[in-house]
Amino acid sequence: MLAPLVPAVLDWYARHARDLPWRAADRTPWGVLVSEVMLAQTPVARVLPVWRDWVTRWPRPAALAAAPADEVIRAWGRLGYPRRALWLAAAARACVAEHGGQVPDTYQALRALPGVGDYTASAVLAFAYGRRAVVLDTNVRRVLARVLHGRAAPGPSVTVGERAAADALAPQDDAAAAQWAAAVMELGALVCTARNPACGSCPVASRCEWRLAGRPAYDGPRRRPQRFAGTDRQVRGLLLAELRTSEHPVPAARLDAVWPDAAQRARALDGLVADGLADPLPDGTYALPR
DNA sequence: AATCCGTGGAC
DNA sequence: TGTCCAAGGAT
Repeated sequence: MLAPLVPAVLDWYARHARDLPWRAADRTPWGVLVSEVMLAQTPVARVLPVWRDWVTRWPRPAALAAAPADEVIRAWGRLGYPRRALWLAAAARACVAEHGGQVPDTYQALRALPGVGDYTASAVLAFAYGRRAVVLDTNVRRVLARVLHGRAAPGPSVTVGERAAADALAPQDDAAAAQWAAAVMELGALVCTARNPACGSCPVASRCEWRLAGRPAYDGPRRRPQRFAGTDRQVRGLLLAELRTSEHPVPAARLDAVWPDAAQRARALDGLVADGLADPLPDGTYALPR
C-alpha cells in the first residue's frame, strides 16, 4: 500500500524544511513579498543577506515607498535583474496609496502590483496569508512532471492541463493547501532537483512515474538557451555596476571604458535610462536616479 | 509567443 | 570558455 502523495510530502516537509527567515513565525506579508521577488531566478543563498538588509531597513511598505531610488538600487546589490528593485519600490507605493500601507490579500490586487505575476501572487496568498492557491514555480512544475507524468522536466511554459492537475492535487482546506504548496516546492528545491535528483531520499520515490520508468531523459521542446556573454544584458550590468559603485555622478568617458562597442553601449545605456535605472545629468555625466 | 532582463556557482 | 541552472515577469 503506497502512502498517499500529499500526506507523504507534508510529513517530509515537517521534518526537512529549511529554517528560512521569510517562513519564521514572525513573518510579515511584506517580508514574504520581498522574498518572492528577490528569489525569482536567484538562489536562496544569495538572497538571504540582501533580504535581511531590506526588511531591517524597510520593515513596512511605507518605508520603502519613501526611499530614494539610488538607495534602493544600491541595496539590491548584485542580485541581478535590478528592475526588480524598482518594481518592489513601486509595489510599496501602491500598497500605501491603495491598500492602507498593507500588502493586499486578494489575487487580483496582488497581480496589479508591479512585478507580481501569477507565481508571486499565488505564493503571497499561500505563504503570507495561509490561503489556498495553485503555486506553480519551476520546482513544483518539475516535481509534478516527474511524479505524475513520468517526464524528467516540465515544458517551456505552463499548460492548462498542468494547472488543472496541480489544482486537483492541492488540498481544499486553506491551511493544508498552503502547507502543501510550501512542501512540494521545498521537495523540488532540496530533493527532486534539476540535476542529480536524490531519489533515495524522496518520500514519494515508490510512486514516482519518472523513477519507475527508469528516469528517462527529457525529450520535449526546450526553451532556447539564454546567451549572456556579449549581450546587451551584460553591457547593462557593467554600466550599472559602474553607477552603483560610484559615490559621484560618472563621466561618460568612464562608462565608455566598460565596453568597446559604442553602438551597443549606447543602446544599453538608453535602456537603463528608460527603465529608471540611470539618470543622464545636464553636464553629460550619469548617475543613479534619486 | 518569443525575447528580453543580471549574476554567479556547478559541472 | 560553454552550458545549465537558480521561488519569474513584462512586453
